[in-house]
Amino acid sequence: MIDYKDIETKWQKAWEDAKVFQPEPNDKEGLLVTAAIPYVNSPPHIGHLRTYGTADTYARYMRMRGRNVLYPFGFHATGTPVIAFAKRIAKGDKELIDELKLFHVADEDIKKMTDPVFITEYFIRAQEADFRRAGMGVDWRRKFVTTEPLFSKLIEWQFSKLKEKGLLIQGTHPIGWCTNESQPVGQHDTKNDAQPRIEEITVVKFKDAESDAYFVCATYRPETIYGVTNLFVGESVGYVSAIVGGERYYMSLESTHALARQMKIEVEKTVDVKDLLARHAINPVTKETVPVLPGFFVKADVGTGVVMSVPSHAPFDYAALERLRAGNYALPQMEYKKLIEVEPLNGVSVGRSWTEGKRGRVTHPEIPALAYLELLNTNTMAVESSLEFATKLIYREESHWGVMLVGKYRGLKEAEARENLKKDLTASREAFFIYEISNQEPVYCRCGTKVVVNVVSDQWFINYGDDNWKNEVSRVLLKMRIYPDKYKHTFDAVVDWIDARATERAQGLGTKFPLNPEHIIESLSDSTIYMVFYTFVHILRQWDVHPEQLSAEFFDYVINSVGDVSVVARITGIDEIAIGKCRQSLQYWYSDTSRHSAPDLVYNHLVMYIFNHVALLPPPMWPKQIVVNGMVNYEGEKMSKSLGNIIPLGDGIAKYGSDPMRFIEIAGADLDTETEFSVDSVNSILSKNETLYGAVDVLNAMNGVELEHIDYWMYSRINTRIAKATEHMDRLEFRDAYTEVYYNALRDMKWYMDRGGHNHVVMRDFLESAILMLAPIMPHFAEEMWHRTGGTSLVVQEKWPEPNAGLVNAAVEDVESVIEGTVDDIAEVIQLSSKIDANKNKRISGIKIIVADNWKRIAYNMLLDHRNIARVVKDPGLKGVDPGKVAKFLGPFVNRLPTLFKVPEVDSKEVYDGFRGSAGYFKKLFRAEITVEMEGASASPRAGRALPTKPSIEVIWA
RNA sequence: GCAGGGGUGGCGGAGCUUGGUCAAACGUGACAGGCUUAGGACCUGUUGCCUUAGGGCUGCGAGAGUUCAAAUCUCUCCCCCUGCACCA
Repeated sequence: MIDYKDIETKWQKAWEDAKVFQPEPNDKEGLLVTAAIPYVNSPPHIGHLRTYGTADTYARYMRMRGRNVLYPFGFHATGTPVIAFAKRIAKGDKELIDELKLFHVADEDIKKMTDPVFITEYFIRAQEADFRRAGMGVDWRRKFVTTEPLFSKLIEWQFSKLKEKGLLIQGTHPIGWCTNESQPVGQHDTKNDAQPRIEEITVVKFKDAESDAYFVCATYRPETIYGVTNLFVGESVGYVSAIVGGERYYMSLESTHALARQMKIEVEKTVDVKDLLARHAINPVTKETVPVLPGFFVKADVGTGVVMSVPSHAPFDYAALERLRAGNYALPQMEYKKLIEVEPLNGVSVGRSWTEGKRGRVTHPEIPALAYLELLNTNTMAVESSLEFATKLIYREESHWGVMLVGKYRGLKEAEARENLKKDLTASREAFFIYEISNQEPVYCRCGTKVVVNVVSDQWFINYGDDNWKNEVSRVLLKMRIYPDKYKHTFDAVVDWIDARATERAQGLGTKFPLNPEHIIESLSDSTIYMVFYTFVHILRQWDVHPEQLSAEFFDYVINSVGDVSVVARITGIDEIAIGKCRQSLQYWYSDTSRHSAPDLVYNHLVMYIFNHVALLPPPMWPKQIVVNGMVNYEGEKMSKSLGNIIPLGDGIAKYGSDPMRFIEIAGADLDTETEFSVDSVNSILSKNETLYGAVDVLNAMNGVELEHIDYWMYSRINTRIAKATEHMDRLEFRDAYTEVYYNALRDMKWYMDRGGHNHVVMRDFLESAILMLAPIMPHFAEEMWHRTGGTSLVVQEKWPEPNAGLVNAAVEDVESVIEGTVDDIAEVIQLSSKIDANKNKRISGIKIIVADNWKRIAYNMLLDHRNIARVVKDPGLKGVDPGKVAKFLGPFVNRLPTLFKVPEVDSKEVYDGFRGSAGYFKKLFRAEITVEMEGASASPRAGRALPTKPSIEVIWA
């Protein structure tokens, strides 16, 4: 039995003693492998092993391929989570405390976790300990945390540079806001953790025909303004006149509260809704004068409480007018103008995307709003949910496939017309935008207050929308290696869409924002170039450099080679040698880099990583490679606190051993897909490892010296596998690589032994290559095996095996696969023929294997070239073979030609020899005498049935 | 809504870029057998349907198309997942 705990501690110590993972620049080609640093608000669970283990496996692999590899580690603590954590502990949050207990955090430590400093220190310790146990080949001398002063100096430099380059901009920014606490509200600040969604609404100003005031109508579809027949107000809504920007607006009282954070609103006086209903308003685009009517659906707290009515395209508006008519409300003459035509699909235009439910007959295509109600088999008195559904459907179809029939943008797609009109109307000040929380359910802050939108002004952004910057990043992306491949498109798309991003925060841990020291730098923005820090942080510590010494001159010189080292030394007071070392180290390690992370960071961190590197570092140091790995599921389910299925990494290692867990998580699934962690899967690794472990004893008992067919086969397989595995490893296809060198190699080993392979040297070569190739992923086990088979060096410092193409022998492998297939065939033949009455109560006395004549293979492959029997027969390659026999043999294949493939070009003689050589194996397997014959020399009536890859089999019963 | 990614056998999940060797890798589950006092582990076989000699049929979200040939290419539709910013 393998004692994983024992081999883990043993070999981890050996690596540590040999300083295997503490590289410095040398004459080899360097490689810096980094993974996104973990947040320190919890100890690691088994899911964390995926990313860090993938990076570690890659680092170890590349080291064995001869590169000088650095794999450092750091910790992330900036932002609000640690503070929120401390607050929750202070409040005695039971859920959090239970979670900590799951991770075996001691009560006395939990008590101390009201202190953010203690929290970060505690979890840094816990994480480092667990990742060490997991066998991470990390240079721990270089660890740091993003809250330390030394690190802050790098971030200050980063932001001063961004400012210099004009990449920091100020502007307004809508955010969720609690009016009670006067604080921004994010997802974790709301009841039920609802993410406040903010939506932009266009507000169009309709001038009151009788005064200087405006009706301000909120709408999602300003392009329908051409069809406005009237305005709607709510009869039970309280309205006011309010002064906004020197103009007088009619709007609901509620809306003045909701919008108070977005514009300066001075409520003047309340206005009776009856008064409004008596008025008329002027359409700013068509200049038509329209009446103001009561709308049953108008709500005080949505938009402005005033709505423009487009009955031709809005089911609610259409229904409201119909209801007024039904109530004998005096309505003026109105024209229901059709504004948009949906392009039909298969003749269907109204409802082309709607396939469920019972369709009603559409009789009024000229009034789309009505047509959609008809389609849904409903009417104007329908419940609101039906009208809502109709609204959604018409909105979707018209936005998608609608073309404008009227107005300035006639002929354009509706969606484009909408954007153009928004621009036009806001430019002419006939409209403006408001923002609203668009969640279905209202969102409440944890304090109970309804969340509103606040438009923050003078907010600093990093302007990722800058065109020059984007273009440069796009060019860099073209040259980058990205694994898996599909993320290339994703990155392109994200770069295309990413825009200015707010970069300062009012609260949280982190580096003070230089342009507003009251604020801190947002915690994704401060972790975009930290990999730079790994390359020289240990030098800074070694030379006892203080934070205040790290001036801009230092980073300018070290990172961008600006200035003179002696001047920098004088300014900073740092030794010239230390500064030089820092610069040299950075340049060396940044010559090639690989960045690893889970897919959730693709959309933010990884893109920002590229952007910031491009902006701040010289071109040779720009990102080279990004590797994205999937997440980990546990027993078929996503690991989550609510499911209570989170397994602490430490527990997992103690229970299963670090290597089997590494194998399952890293090689258990393709790089980009979720990997399935289950007890069963780990157990299967445990037992396979035992088999390999035991194979060493088998090896020691082997004594064969002469090379036989099966030995050549084994050599061929070993080298084929090395070649394939290497290709896969280079592309980070760990799963495919390890299917080759672990699962399939184990099967080869078994087949080799079953077939009577017993050559000590061959078996030794096999095991050695397998151990070497397992070293990156199961380093402790490989190390143990390495020494068990007599190795004296450390396997982690050994070279990855080179495939020997000269030992790859396709013919030998082909023959062997014919033999393997024949085993199954014989078994089947025995089973089937035993049921024949004539064979009742008889035993097998012999098995005759009849190998097809050589011309059959030649003829068969010719048929696939010539596609025609006549031409095959005439082919000079078949000279001397009876044309009648050839034609008879090929006949059955002709009509199946499209599905046939060539058989390997292996001479029948080789196949024959192969069977002769394996007769002993067959004899042992079937307990019968084995005869091997060539078809041409056989007297058996079954001889003619032999096929190139399938010998004919005759079972003799007696 | 916008953007990205998907829909394959009992399940998970390959394959689809370069259409044919795909009834579909690999894993897992199920069934039968072996080994065992038994269980576990391990080994062997079976696991879409039909077929007592290696054969046939149906099949990869739905529909249509291209092709001698489609899980694989094109189009349309339906459904699912993820992200959308103060949240690391």
